[in-house]
Amino acid sequence: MGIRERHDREKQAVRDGILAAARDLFVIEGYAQVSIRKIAERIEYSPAAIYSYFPSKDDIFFALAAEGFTRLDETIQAAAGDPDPLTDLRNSWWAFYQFSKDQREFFHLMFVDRSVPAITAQWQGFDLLQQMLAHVAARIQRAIDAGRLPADLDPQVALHVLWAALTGPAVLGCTCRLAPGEDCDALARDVLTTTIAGLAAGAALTFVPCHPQRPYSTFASPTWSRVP
Amino acid sequence: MGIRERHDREKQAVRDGILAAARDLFVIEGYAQVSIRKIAERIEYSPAAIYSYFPSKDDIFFALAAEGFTRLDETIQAAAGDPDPLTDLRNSWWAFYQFSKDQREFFHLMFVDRSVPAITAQWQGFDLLQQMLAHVAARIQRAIDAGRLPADLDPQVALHVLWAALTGPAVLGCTCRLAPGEDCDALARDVLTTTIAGLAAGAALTFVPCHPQRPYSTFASPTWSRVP
DNA sequence: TTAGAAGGCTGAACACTGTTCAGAGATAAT
DNA sequence: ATTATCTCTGAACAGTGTTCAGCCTTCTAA
Repeated sequence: MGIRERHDREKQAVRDGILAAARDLFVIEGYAQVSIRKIAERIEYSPAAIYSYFPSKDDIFFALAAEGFTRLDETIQAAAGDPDPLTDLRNSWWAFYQFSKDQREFFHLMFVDRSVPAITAQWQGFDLLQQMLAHVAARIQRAIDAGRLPADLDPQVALHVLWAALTGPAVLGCTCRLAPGEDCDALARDVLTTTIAGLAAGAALTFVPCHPQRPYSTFASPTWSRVP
Repeated sequence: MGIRERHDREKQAVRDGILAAARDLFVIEGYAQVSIRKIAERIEYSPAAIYSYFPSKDDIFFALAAEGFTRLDETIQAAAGDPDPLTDLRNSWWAFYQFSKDQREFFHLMFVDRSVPAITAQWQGFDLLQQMLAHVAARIQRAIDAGRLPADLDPQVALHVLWAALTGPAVLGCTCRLAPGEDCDALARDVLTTTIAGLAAGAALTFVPCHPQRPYSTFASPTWSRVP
């Protein structure tokens, strides 16, 4: 009868407990402060017990990263929806930046950290990431269709440019690379403004993203030193 | 007699040896692979000996970060000099991005890493960083004077926007957040193109940088959700 | 009801990490 | 020759991630 089910439920509960403990330490004290022994102490198990739930410490962080994408998706979903396509775009990316502030450790783990090999290795495999990117690409397409962005702008290219550009101030903020008084929000806002204005200006772009469907290819070497 | 001098020289040589060993491990195997014991083994000293040259491991990385700024400065100096002010600007920031590729570990330590508190704490204190920023600001001013960028553009604001925007693709590249085939160079190029085009378009910017001389202040809350 | 199988959990250990400190050994000054 | 100075070492401490033999509870089968 339901014995197996109860067992599974109990196992799942312990597993969730491990993740919850890790998340608490992680969010409050930061990545570096999360240790197997501290997690074990919180859930009142021995350190070794954790290894029958996760193959390694990295896998715990991998699970947290996956959760991070859910959180980011919710944040962006909540911010999106403005009828004006460009405002909608701004709000979406502003939400992305806000996420880097409000969920600094998650952001760092998802977009910056190099110390969890599995995350970088399987990064493209996070379903929610791909979904989010697809959603934003669709929003960009809407802005193009509405004539607010150039007709010859590839949504995937614009997506990557916006993503990369906004990642900059987010990283500078969460790694404390601005002067004490400098307003990171204002900087992020200006980067967003400038990038959208630049995209609207319609400069020739050379990036060729990996579309899910069509294979990858690059253009020839650039001639970027000649300024338009 | 030069005994004291010889001693000082010998001490300096060992100190340099420590830095050299650390740099080798650091550049080749990455930050995470640098340990006091590995450094000690390379210089054929006991691990404890290192602590009479550097107060802690962090201070070794701090010294390496300072060296990184020298390297970056040389890289940018070598790239700068084009008579056309905008091309000069492009070349400078392209060199910044190239540095993030060619000296990945240095770039990461200088602009991304959070695990060396001293670096983030005293980051603004790196003289070469401030010099470099001042140089680039001067180049931006030249572009403004030449009428290639809006007259009402604050060079310090443009500087920060360019810096932040370019940091994005650099980070995505050096933390492996692009799809395997995607061309990070092309993305960085596009971000650079888009940002300069955006600055040239003359959108209103709100960032107020910490000028070395005048005190810091911020503007009131933004109204960025209204798109220009 | 009892013997056996299965699984979860622990304690101890291993190999690492940064760091400290008493003391050995060499060198320099008196 | 003796003392003082200084550098360097070996050993240790407290921490890390991880592994494994074995215990102990729980469930299954006879």
